[in-house]
Order: sequence, then C-alpha cells, then structure tokens
Amino acid sequence: MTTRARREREKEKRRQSILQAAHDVFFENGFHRATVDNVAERAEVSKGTVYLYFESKETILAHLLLETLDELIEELEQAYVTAESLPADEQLRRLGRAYLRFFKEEPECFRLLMAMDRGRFQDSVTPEVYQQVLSASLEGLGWVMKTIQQGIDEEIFRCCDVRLAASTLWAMLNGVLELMNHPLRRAMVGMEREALYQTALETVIQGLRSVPQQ
Amino acid sequence: MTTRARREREKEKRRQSILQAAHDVFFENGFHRATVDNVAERAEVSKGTVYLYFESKETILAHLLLETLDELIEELEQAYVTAESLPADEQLRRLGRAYLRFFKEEPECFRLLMAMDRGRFQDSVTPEVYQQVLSASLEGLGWVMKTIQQGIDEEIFRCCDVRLAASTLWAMLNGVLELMNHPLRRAMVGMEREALYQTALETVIQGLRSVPQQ
DNA sequence: GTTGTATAATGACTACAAGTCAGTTAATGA
DNA sequence: TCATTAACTGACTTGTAGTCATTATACAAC
Repeated sequence: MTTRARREREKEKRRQSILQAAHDVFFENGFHRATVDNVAERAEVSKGTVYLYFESKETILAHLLLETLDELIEELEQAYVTAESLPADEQLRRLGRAYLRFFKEEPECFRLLMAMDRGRFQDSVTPEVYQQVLSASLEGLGWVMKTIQQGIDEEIFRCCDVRLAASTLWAMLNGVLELMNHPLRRAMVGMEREALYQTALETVIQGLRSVPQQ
Repeated sequence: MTTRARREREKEKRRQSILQAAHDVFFENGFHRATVDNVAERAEVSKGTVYLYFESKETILAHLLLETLDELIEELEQAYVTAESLPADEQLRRLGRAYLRFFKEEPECFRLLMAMDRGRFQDSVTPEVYQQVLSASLEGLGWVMKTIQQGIDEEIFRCCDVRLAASTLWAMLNGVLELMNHPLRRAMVGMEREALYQTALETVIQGLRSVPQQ
C-alpha cells in the first residue's frame, strides 16, 4: 500500500507550506502583530487546519526557530571545520563572526529566539518542543567548547572549566547581540553594532588567554 | 487655594496605589497572565480609573520598571562610592556584584526589563516613557564608565574606548543574567548561576587588563 | 443650605484574536 | 456504488485590552 506513504508525504508538504506561510507572515509584521488567521490565509487553508498541524501560535514559531537553529549549527560547524588548523584564538574569532553573520541576516530570528524565554512561551509550547530548541543550542555550544579545549591544549588559553568558559562566552555574545538588535538602546550606547561585538569578542578572547597579546 | 495642591497630592496617591497594586499582581502571576482587571480589583478602583492614570498595561509596567531602575542606579552609585579608593578592577567587581545582587532580589524585574525591547512594548508605550527607561539605564552605565576610566588612568586597564568597554561589559553581564534567569537554559549549561556570573565578570576584567594577573 | 460646574470614577460595551468543534467534503478501497 | 476514514472548514466561544457615555463627588459662589 503506497497510498499511505503518499498521504504521509502530502501531510508533510502541507505542514511545510504552513510553516513557510508563518515564516513570511511572522517576519513581515513581527510575531505578535501577525494573527493565526493571517497565516492560514497565506497558506490558503482555514484556521482550523493550522491548528490541526500545530497546537498553538507559539508552537508554530518554535518549529520555525528549530529549523533556523539547525542552519545556524551547520554554519558554526562549517566555521569550526574550516578553521580547525588555525590557532584556537583565531578559531574562536571565526566562530564568533559566523554567529554574528548569521543573525545579521536574520535579526528578527534572533529576537524571537531570545524572546522564547519569556512571556507566553513556556505556557504555550510542549516541554518536548522546548527541549528540542534547547538541545539544538547545546549543539552549537559544543563547537565553542571544542575550540576552547583546543586552546587550552595549545596553551594559548589558560586552564579553566571549558563548559563554563564556553557558556560565558556564548551568554555574553548574546547580550551584545541583544543590545545591538535594539535601535534605541544602540542609540543610547551610541556606536556601531560591529564595533561592540568585535570588542566583546576580543575582550573575552583576551580574558581567556594565558599570556597577553601585544 | 490649597485645595488644588491637596487634589494634586491625592491624585498622586491614587496613582501610586495603582502602581503598587500592579506591582503585586504582575509579580505574583507574571505580567502576561495578569489582567488589568486584576490590577483594578487589587487597587480597589474600576478598570476605567486605571486607564485614567495610565494609557496601557504596558505603560503601567514601564513606570514600575522606571522606579526599580532608580533603585538600581542608587545601588550602583552606592557601590561606586564605597569602593572609590580601591583599585579599579576591584571597583568593577563591586559594581558587577551589586548588579547581580539587585537582580537576584528582583529576578522578575530583570526579565521584564529585558523583555521591554520586544513584543508589544514598542507599540504600547509612548516614546517619552521609553526614553526615560533608557536614560535611566544610561546613568547606570555612567558608573561603569567612570570606573573603567579610573582603571586606565591607574594603568590597571589597557587603553580603550571607555564607552565601548563599559557597554560591552554591561551587555555581556546582561547576557549572563538572562541565561541564568531561565531554568531550562541554565539546566542545559548545567551550572550554578553565580559561577557563571563570576566567570564572566572575571573574564572581562582580565580582558581589560594591561598586564595579566597570576 | 442650594446649586452650578468641574473633576473623578464607573462598568457595560466594543474590538480583536486565540483556540475549539460539530459538521462538511474528499479520497480510498471493498 | 457505497461505507469508512481522514482531512478540512469556519462559525462560535472565550478571554482580555481598551473606550466612553453616564453617574457620583467635591467644591465654590451665592
């Protein structure tokens, strides 16, 4: 019975088309301004159908973010692999820049990813989906940990808890990205996005060093 | 005519009692779960009255946050003043710890402060109120800048753009606080809040140094 | 006191959006 | 051709932010 298989495929296709519609609608007007009716209309289905495939508006977003996270992780992996033979500090720089590059292309995505921690999110998404988003993030963190470990082995970085150092770096870069993402805050700080990010990255790398540069 | 003055006082009193009620209600159930009707009920007024004093739910929150920010700035000033004679790195440590201490007492407040950048906020709050929140933050940043400048003068820190360095530090600590504030993310990173914060702070201080320690 | 006016407060109402579900349509296979 | 199942629909329910015509209160002038 191949019918069943085809049905399955068609279902997946519809799911994807709803996701695509949601992507368009959410990123055009921002998540909170977009309505599920908008998404349904764009996907050319009824609202009921949307809820047949996703349990809530927030769940749709979570799945969108999951896909984007996968792309991000690939980019990080790419950055890690191509820089593997370089000294660890340079590797870290490459990873950091890849992270920045990614979110420069999808700034709305970064905001939403960060926003997942708040508001209605916890209530509206199953712990399962939630966990998925988090373990994807964890994978990204893995590349940073690998790099830092390498730096310690090479004695470029001072000895430290690798996971702690990687988490710190990650959290701090997020903080900077967040600041950068907000026009008014950025205006307050009064400087270019890149300069801020660059400084943060260099400061942390410097902070991890066993022996100072220059 | 003292009547006018008294009226003014009474109005301010009512405003404050609405703010107090909002504080209770928002922090009990979280901002998004709390309704304006809840606030009104707690303040023992009608919903209409609430809207007589504040233009939106978000505006109420903004004013609450403004008050908390003022307290924070005072704490930072306090920390700065009592540490003024110490070396700049120690001063920075004190400021950083004061920042942590503050938000450990009001974690919900930190979350909301960060969340202000997102969601319905931009739409629902007048630019004026928004600006106020930001310039309060700016004041806090001032104390960090002062400390870093002092460090450069003392040649403890290497020469750099003070505003850039302070903004970076601030953004990075925010990133760590944000990570810490979220149970699942924290679980993922798998470590104590304080350890993470401590590491971040020390890493940045180390990164700012002209000559490495130890 | 009484009354006119301004100010404050009210709560029923509107608008809007998320989420539901009883009913309809379409595909499949006997 | 018909029965069964799966997919889909959209009117409806629910919940809540925000509004506004109406009512109550305070006060000053007489």
